[in-house]
Amino acid sequence: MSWTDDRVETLKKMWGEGQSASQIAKELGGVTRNAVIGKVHRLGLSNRATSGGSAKAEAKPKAAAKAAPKAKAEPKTESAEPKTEAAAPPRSTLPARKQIIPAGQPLPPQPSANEISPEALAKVNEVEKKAKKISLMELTERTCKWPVGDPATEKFWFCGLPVQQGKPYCEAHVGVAFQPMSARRDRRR
DNA sequence: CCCTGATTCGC
DNA sequence: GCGAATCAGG
Repeated sequence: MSWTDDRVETLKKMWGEGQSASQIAKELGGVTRNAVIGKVHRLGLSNRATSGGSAKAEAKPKAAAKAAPKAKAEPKTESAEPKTEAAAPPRSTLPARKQIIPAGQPLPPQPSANEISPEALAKVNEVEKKAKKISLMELTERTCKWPVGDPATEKFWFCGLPVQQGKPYCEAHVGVAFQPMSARRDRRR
């Protein structure tokens, strides 16, 4: 893949929007985030809204001089994002009697938990199929802490999929936990 | 461990 | 110019 004018445009646009290099790379396809970052620098675009991960304008006096003699290739297998449409409201209800989620992360005031976008629910439903189904003890900072099932039962587990960085849940569950302000249409009451 | 961008340097 | 390897940090 080469940096066609078109691709560069997308790059500029996304970078400007604060998208991460990896996201941009994924979008463009055929390139790694390193490629994106490298291009960004060459283009002169550099710092921007330092969002998300990090941004160090720090100058590293010492860094390399070891251009790897390793002939290691990265199998960048492009994976499309399957948009699965399913429907079946999962009842991941956590009894109020006990607080099981180890709160280590901010649990924002969950709005109306009753009005969740069908899409989000569908996504969750889908995700729960491939969930790791881990136990409480297996929870780590990087595992989705979304509870599934009844804690009083043995059919209870935590999603366990990789969390969305900075969030307590995986992407799908973040979707239902943190409803976008935009999706809050009232349901006529 | 996941992620982020920054830098170097062989190609 | 390109980008993998590597670094540095959250």
